[in-house]
Amino acid sequence: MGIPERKEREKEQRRNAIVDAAEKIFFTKGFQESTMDDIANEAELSKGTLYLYFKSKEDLLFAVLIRGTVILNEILERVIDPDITGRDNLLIMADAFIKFSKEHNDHFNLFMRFQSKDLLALNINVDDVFAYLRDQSPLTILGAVVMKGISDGSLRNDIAPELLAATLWSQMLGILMVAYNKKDVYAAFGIDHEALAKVHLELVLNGIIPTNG
Amino acid sequence: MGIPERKEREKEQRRNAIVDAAEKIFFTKGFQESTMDDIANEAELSKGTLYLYFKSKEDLLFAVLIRGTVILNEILERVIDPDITGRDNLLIMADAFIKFSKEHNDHFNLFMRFQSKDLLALNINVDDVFAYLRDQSPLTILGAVVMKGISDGSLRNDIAPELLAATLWSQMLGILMVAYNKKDVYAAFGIDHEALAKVHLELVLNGIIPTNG
Amino acid sequence: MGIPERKEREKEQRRNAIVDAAEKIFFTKGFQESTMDDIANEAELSKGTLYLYFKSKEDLLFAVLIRGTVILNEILERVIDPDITGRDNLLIMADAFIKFSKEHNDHFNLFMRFQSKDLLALNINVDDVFAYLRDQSPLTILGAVVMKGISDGSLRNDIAPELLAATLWSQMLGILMVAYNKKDVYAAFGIDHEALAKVHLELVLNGIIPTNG
Amino acid sequence: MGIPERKEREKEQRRNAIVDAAEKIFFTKGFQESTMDDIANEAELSKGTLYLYFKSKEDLLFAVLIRGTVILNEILERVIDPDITGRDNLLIMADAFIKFSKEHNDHFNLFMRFQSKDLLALNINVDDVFAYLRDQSPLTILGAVVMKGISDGSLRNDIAPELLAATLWSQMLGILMVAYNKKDVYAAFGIDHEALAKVHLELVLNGIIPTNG
DNA sequence: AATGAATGAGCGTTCATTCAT
DNA sequence: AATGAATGAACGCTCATTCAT
Repeated sequence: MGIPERKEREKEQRRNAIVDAAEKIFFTKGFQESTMDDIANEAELSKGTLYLYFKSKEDLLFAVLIRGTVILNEILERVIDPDITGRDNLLIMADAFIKFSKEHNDHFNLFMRFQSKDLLALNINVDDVFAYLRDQSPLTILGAVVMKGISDGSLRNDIAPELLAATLWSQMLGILMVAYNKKDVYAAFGIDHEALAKVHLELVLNGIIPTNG
Repeated sequence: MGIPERKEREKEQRRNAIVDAAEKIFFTKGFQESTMDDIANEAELSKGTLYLYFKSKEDLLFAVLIRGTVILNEILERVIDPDITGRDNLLIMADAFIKFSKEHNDHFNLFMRFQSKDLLALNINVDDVFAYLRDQSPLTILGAVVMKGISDGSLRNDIAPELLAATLWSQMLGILMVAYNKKDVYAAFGIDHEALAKVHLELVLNGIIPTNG
Repeated sequence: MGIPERKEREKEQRRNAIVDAAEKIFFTKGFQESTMDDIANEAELSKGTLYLYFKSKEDLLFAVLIRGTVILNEILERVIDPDITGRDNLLIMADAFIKFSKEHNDHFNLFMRFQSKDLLALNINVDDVFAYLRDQSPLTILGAVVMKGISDGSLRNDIAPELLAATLWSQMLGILMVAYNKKDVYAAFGIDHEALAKVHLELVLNGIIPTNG
Repeated sequence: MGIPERKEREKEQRRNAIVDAAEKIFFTKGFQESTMDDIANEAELSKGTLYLYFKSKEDLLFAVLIRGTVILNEILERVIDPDITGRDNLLIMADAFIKFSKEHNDHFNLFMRFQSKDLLALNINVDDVFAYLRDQSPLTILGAVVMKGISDGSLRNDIAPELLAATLWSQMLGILMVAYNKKDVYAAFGIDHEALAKVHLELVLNGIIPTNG
């Protein structure tokens, strides 16, 4: 006994090695331009072997996507701090997310562009996709912090917490996505993504209406 | 006399017919999956003729993109109202934009997904792309309204108007993009894009911090 | 009266202008790589007009070929000298031909490569081709000089003059063709086309067998 | 054991089968007019498989060219005879070459028309081309015989052997090439390639100048 | 005579996927 | 499990030629 375990472990390692290779190739050349040959070469395996571990090229992309999501979730969870208000924690999480968008820009972009409908259209196991959508969303993590913020009085309590979390998440995701996608347009107006994110947070904190006094 | 004009008009009509066909095919099958044969069939023209009017498949996509941008700009300009505050006008523009995102969802999606760097990588005349980026951005329209809002005291004046406009624009663009892209995820949480947009505007108006009394 | 003549002249001029353009394009880009658009542009005419003067792209090439042949024939005729022996005249014609192969290298190459069977396979009027083969061959000119050389005793008289002319002509044509075609191979052996031609003439003059005394 | 060898052998056979098919198609329709589909059909393989063995259509042509060169070299080497004079051996080689030009006329023609510059322009591995030009030239074989003829006194010794060999080779190559290329022209003069070659050799042996007595 | 818009057949190459070994 | 040979469908673009005006 122990042999099946070792086999299992080796299998997992090989799978990881393949995702490593795929990630490298996808991020270097782009998904469309990457070929299974590229990935097989990078992984130093035969092309056929890739198909022992993944049912399609898209499935490989999906594995890379999940990897990025895991990284992001870990980052967000790491900055959860029970000793501060929910609102302050949200701001810290926003910073962490911005950092993620810079330091793992390839994963961030992949994450951004992936429409859920794309996933379903792809040549992937549908159950896997739904499990992913359900369980892996950073929304879950965010929701808990929002709920705490409402409890501790640092956030408005007139908006349903799930909706509030979803809104904040979408805003942040969206503003960064736009900032990156339209980089050249904004550059023409002298604006970068950091400035956008900063103003965005300020607006969300204090609103757009002038305060008296 | 008049013959050259008629020729010119017919040429323009044909060009439009081709863009019609391309739009239909692209929006139905997606760009990658659309073939020039598909478009030629749809347009009831020979494939070669497409290349008399557009230099590449990408150039056709670009034509569709511009069409969508023109529609959006017209919509935004139509709701500019000198008799209300800048802030109120922005809210109306937001509604108009949300409506655009629903009624012209395909154009909206195309608009969203188009990274400016994609444009430059494509097989299109570079000058056309730059002209587009420079002149066609809805940001320009938005900027004017923001400026008015600052003047009339309906908007905060402690943020540079261009930056404020860009932030508002990105937020709206981003939140809708996320709402559509991640539709299925949000559906799992019982949230739709209208709710997101509404809460978003509320946050931007009044901020996330509880108000006393 | 006079008007039809002028028309005729203008037509001829236009035809020439087209051949000018075709020649330039063919010699610059090669036949296969040249397009009728290229030629029409160069000629500053519409593509359709080319087809008023030539029935096909190959027909245009044929016109260029004839032009080159005319040039060559003129050159050969110019060096015919009644005051020297036929043999000496042949040597002078050989020099003139070598010069032609250098100074009109494009025409020379075209001339070389054109297999008569190609001509017949092409999209050209068959009668034109046969007329060309019959009347335009430099062989005719050469034949006269050979005949004279036999008469004046400067050439062997034991070989039929037509056959002797054809042999000399083929040798010269062939050796230059090979010299140009296999230029790189010969370069590797340190040999150029001038040396080849010189040795060739020496062999033909005096034979390859050592002479005694 | 033995399995890798068998695999290797099968691979070689398949490669040969592809060249067989390509040869047949190229020689029937001509290179330009042949399509990879034609060849794949003829070989009863999928088009994709061709590209497993050859990187391009041109590469296939190159393989056919090499095949022809190998045939020719074998023929020439087979008639090398140490017991006769170099001059006599050259005459025998000339006959062998003429025979080759008839019996392997397609290979002969391919060989003729292939300009070395064409080879380099093509989509082929440059090193392969150079190796071919360097090692496969029949010139090498010819050179040895010429050298022997000079030694044994059957050939003139006042011309450098390499240059003499190259000249003889070019003459023969050229005269046959012209004979075939201009077949129809010569036919109009009642001359065929055998007669040309015969007179050619006579001239080269004894020169064109009348001998006294 | 001249135009130029329209045609449509044609093609080399790629590459995700399969499957016999 | 791993291989790698084989597949074959797919596709953007070209261009010689035609023909209505």
